[in-house]
Amino acid sequence: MFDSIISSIKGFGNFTEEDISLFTSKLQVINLAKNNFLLEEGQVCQSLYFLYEGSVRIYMIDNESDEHTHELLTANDWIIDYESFTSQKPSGYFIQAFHESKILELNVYSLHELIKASASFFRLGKVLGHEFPDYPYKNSLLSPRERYASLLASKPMVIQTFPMKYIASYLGMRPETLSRIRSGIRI
Amino acid sequence: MFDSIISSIKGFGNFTEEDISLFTSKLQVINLAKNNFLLEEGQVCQSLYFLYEGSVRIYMIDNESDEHTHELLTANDWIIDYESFTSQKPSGYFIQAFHESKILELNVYSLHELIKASASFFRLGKVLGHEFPDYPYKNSLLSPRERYASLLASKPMVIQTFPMKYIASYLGMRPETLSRIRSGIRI
DNA sequence: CATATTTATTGATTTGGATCAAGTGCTCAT
DNA sequence: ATGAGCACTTGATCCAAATCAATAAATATG
Repeated sequence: MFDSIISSIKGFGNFTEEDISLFTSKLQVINLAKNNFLLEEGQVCQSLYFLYEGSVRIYMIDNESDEHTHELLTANDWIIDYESFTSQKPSGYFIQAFHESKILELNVYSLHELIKASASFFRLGKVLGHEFPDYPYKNSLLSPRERYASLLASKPMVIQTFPMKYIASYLGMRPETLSRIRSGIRI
Repeated sequence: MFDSIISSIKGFGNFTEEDISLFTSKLQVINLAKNNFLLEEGQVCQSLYFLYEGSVRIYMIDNESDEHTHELLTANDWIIDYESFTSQKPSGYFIQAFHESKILELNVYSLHELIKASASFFRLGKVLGHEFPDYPYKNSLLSPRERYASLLASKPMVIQTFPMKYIASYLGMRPETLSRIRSGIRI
């Protein structure tokens, strides 16, 4: 159950066996049914989450009621609204299960306790912040075609897991454009 | 001399008179001549800076040797490569004086001493990170016209201080496009 | 199972901004 | 002061992606 989250945190620093068992003792298990929300707009993100199994989408809704997909997450990804979590201000995002998902939760109080108990946990929240640069694909200086190629190379699971309309939104293009890119139409 | 930086940090938390004088005792004064660099690509950002007087540009150079302006800073702005500062890894940016500038410097060691001395300083580095979202205008979902309007509304000094070619680069558009937007050409 | 709705594909057209190009006016260095 | 290069503007053209439109395929719902 905890194997995958343990290997994930080991990437963030050196942890003793005691650190690890303290860590796992703080975790809560969440079963999130398809389409249910882990966080809704206006709520404060109080926890770090680890997606053990399933798939999760983070999106916002703009003034014209259009959805913009911010993150598409699959097994072994961390889930957080880093901005809301660190500032403890209301989130602008919805975090929703796309498939039925099993999620491990570490709340902010537990994280503080871990940090008090072992300096190794200090970098955890910080490192996770760096794992989530805003709009990694959308913002970039890359063309739509290059953004898709980059996603395909770095996160093939995302493409296998989510519908094309969400992937298009995540990549900052229209579904028609993504469809044409995938069909290999010449420039 | 220190008035403006003192009012700036007061916005980040409650500081006692002792906090403030300890803080100012740690500051170094830098006079940076026009076109000189505060930081060059490959160097690690070791300090927080406060632009007391003058103007500073942060930019990167891409693989095609094209410059991309990342930040345009005027009096009373903080200056930092947050990513390099927190990770202590080499910066990808150049930080250069556009006009002759007076800058106050607080290095990372002094910041750590301040944090040890008073918990109020703990949020300083963190808050500054939030002051610098990556590419606030470039990334956005806004059109070039809207990005310019947004800059004009929120940072008119930037438009008065820097040449249009840098503003265009900062806003992620070509100088010709910015010129046309400013001339009020209909869509 | 049947039908309604959503998702994906494909085609035609439009369009915003880039690119290419030329001319004007500054600035800075000699 | 003078000339060489920048910076900015303006015009013409091009192009990638958006938009509009229609259909097919997949999925959900009664």
